[in-house]
Amino acid sequence: MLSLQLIRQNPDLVRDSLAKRGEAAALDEILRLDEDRRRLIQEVEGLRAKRRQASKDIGQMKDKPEALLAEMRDTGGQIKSLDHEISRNEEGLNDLLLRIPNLVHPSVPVGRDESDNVMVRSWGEVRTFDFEPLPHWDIGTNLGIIDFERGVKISGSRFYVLRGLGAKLQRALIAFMLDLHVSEHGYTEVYPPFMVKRETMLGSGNLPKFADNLYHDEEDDLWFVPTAEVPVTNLHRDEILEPGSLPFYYVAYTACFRRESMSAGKDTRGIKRGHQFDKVELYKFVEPHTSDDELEIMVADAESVCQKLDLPYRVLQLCGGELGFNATKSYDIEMWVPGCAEWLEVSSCSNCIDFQARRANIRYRPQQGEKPQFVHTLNGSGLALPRVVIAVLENYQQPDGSVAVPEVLRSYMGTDVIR
RNA sequence: GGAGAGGUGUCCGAGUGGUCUAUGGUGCCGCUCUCGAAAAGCGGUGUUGCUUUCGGCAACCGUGGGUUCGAAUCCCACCCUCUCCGCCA
Repeated sequence: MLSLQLIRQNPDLVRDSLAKRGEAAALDEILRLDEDRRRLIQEVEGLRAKRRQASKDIGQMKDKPEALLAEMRDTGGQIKSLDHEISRNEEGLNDLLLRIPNLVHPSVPVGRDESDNVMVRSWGEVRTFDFEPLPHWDIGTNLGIIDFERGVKISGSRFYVLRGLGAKLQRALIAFMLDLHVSEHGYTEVYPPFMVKRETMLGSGNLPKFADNLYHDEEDDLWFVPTAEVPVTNLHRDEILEPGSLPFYYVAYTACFRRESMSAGKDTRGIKRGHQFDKVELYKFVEPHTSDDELEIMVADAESVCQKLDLPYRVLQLCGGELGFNATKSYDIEMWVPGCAEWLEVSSCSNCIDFQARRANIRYRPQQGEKPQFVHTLNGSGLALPRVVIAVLENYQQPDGSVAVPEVLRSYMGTDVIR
């Protein structure tokens, strides 16, 4: 959420920023509602002050004059109707505010789609094979470690079953990534709920705008998380963090659930895009002046997973048109997958500045006795499964159809080859 | 799911219709005393909105309604926590 004060004081800055995303928002409507709101508040507060004084006086009197009581009855009615008007106004205002995306960071390249993203760097050599590398669906089916048909039988399209060393490979990757981020990068592991309340989805920015991508339990109004970013953002919702306590680094494994209704018909083959997938997520709560640097460090933390697995990748900076709703600036990490012959997104790291903090009311006190300020939040995949499973299978495949296990996973897998 | 108890500021805890402008303690900050510290004493110490004469005004006692001239206090609904019972991994 953007600061209403910022919109009021500098609407052109907000308009320009929205233009960089190719979006328009109802700024004029917001400004009008804000003006009405402030007028109504002044009016009702004047009446309240009057009533307060009168009530105090009445309390002292022996004989309560009926005329005064009647007048105050009337004032009470006015207050009530103004209160209703104000809450209607604020509801409308809030709803508009909650649908405006974050400001765009000045360093973000101009552009409309993925062709305008900018490659920042790349790492590792793209592997060459003296045989035709297979896509992961063939490798997985041949080895009996991915079962598409039974996934569909159980749950429908875009579901699959991992089996044997396939299931174990995914589990090994999760354990490896969690251990790496905890022991080498200073993150604290958390295991959050996978189903959350409506307010939690509002705080992280997924509601109200993106309801159509979420699974929802009607009976208890619980929502399935599309990413660990959702519960982890809300760890510190409505808190004022003590001076000196920031930064907080969290790493969380969760399953993620997405309808993917926007991508119908896209990536239907294989396990690249399912309705349920696993992810290890990095998340930071930091002081505002550090968030630019913290983003670079987070990307490096995610990259180190790729490096330790010895999987070639490239880092892209997203252009304005590709930025997510919450993000002011984002980097994507893409791994080369030779079977599918494409760059596959395995991570997206974003600085959300105070956008989520304002929605979720997460503040910190810079110094003892100072006013609380909104923190900055950052999130990034570290990394997303099963896409890393795809990358391992396709990059480590061998001519006989087996798959070598990357060095760092061998102790987790208890084997050096999947056959 | 059933029964009971409870939710007040950093924390503990008082307050059952009107000087509540929320008692008291604790923590924290400052000052006095001291070579310094402790102790003691004194003063200060929440969040938000509106206004900007910088001084005010208003809201906030789990949440939302209601009653009343006036609600932390009375009424209704809901949420959460604790204890016991039932069920269960």
